[in-house]
Amino acid sequence: MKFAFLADLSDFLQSQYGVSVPEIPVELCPPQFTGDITVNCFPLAKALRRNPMELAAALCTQLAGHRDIEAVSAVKAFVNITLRPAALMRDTVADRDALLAAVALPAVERRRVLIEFSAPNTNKPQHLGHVRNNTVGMATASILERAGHDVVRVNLVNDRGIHICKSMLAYQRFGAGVTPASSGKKGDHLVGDFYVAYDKELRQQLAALRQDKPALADKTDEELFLETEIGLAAQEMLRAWEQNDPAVRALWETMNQWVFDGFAITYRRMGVEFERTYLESQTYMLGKDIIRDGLERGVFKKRDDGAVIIEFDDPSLGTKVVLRSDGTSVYVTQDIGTTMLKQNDFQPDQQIWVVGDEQIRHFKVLFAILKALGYSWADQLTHMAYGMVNLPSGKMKSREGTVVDADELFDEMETLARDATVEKAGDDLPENLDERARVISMAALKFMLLKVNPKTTIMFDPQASIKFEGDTGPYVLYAYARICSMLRKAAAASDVTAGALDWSLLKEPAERTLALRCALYPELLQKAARDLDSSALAGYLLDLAKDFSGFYRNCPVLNAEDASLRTTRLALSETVRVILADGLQALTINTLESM
RNA sequence: GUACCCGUAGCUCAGCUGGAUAGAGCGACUGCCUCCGGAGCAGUAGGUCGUGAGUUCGAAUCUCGCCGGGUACACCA
Repeated sequence: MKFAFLADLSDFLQSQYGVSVPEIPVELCPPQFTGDITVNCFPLAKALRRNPMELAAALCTQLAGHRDIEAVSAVKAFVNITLRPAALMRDTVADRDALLAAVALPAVERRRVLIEFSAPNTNKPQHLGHVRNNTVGMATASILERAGHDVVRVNLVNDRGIHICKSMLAYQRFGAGVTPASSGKKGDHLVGDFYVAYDKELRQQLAALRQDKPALADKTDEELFLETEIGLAAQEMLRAWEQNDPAVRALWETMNQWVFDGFAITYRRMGVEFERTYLESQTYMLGKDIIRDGLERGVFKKRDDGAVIIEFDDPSLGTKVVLRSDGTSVYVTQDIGTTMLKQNDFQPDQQIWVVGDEQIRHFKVLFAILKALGYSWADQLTHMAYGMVNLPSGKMKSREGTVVDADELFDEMETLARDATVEKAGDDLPENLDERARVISMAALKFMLLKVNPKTTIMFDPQASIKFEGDTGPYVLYAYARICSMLRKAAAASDVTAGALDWSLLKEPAERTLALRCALYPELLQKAARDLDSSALAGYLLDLAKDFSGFYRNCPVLNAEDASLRTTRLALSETVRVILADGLQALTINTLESM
């Protein structure tokens, strides 16, 4: 927040103590104290090497006569300031365009950021975990964009490998030629069914195997995989795929397309879009040449068994194989290759991966390798690690059928939102009922996921989480819709003469709080962008909506006692509306003018 | 075994570059629609911030130990 009196205060400190403090930080004054804003003198005193209490007293005396200040008091080391109404409003909300313009970072701080997220597999539909990834990825990208960065959204689809072959094999055996069209099933769900069918068959074969050969009974499923007929068949199919077997490739193309068609629908419902979608089938062979080059330069070394390795100085990273003894790639080799590819395609200043926190170590290793290879951009690589989504019953496990399917979840929430809308609407149902249900349900779901810190493990209780009251997306949407309703009525009431805008009329505590909250928006959005933390923005929007509700309750707008007050309160409301819209958009949440 | 993350109200979570009497929402209990939209507002009850030390004028916040929960430590992806 930039208040005019702060410049004078800064001059005072300069002349009095000979120390320049370019930015004096101010905070909102806690409600239990009298004042609008507070200067905390503890950090200030440390910088000036003064006694905090004495400094507070000195500032208090200095500010007492300031033209913008109505009252000032020092409590311990805190200077609580009550501003004159006109000054408070002038420095916060009076210039709406300036306030919104302050959201974007200065040009020198803007960067090109490439963000990769979603990364689904083409063997099953997306579940709640993907929904969190997609939501966090989109919101982070959008927040960065709002802060002025040039953002590139990228997806890397895992469309090859043994798990893909499993659903293909099951389809060959049990599919009987079914298609999404013939079954009326969404393509990704249809393919997912065959992945489940494969697993079921594998389990039966594993059980039979253990029965027949008691000597193998103690071995793990993984160890016995190639002992089963269907395990061997899947491996054989992967080999055929790698050798470009026409029949296998054709089936792969067909089934992948079904999945992509299904994903497109899921993504559209969520508003997820990418500038570029990379396919692992086209990138998995990348990275080897970089390893060879690094080997020649001595970054890597060849072990006795022929594997290429890197030995880190950092003992916690130890040694990592980057090329197998048979010369084939490992996971990190591919990631080295795709990182280079993205770097070459877009020349970003920073790359961000939105990937689950169980891969923290993998990315630590990846970044350390790229740094060892000497790339200048290697220390601008960021793993945005987010936590898992657990259910009250425990972890989501696809095998045990405890996953929350994305599409089903959207449907369920949409139904609940429609029911709630119908219930509140009473007799006259809105024409755009479906759209309202879509927007409200998606707002509820996204907001729930975005309001908690991305790195924490979420407990998702389907019963409790699908609420539209309290600290929720719909609560924020409701505040927005109320403002729209007021503005509509104001515009329609042509017989009411518009009063002159006069900010000095806004003296109520609720008005002051609301204006101050609005003024915090730019620094909050920038903080969310800097920390890659959507929850800071979500929390702010809730606070703003709450402050608006308090204002709405205490301060009549359309029914204000005079025309000037009405006009000015409407202007304040409009500012709140614009910030809510801006912030929700930064979270990729749509708004409704009525709900 | 080693490393990282987490432990705050009955539940779900904020607060964490140290700063005033630790905050929301849900749930429970009270009030508030002849007045701009009750998906709302106002209020009550509920916490020795896992635990024990340390650093400090000051610790939920920083450091260390311990307890409890999670994750990762492949020539799997």
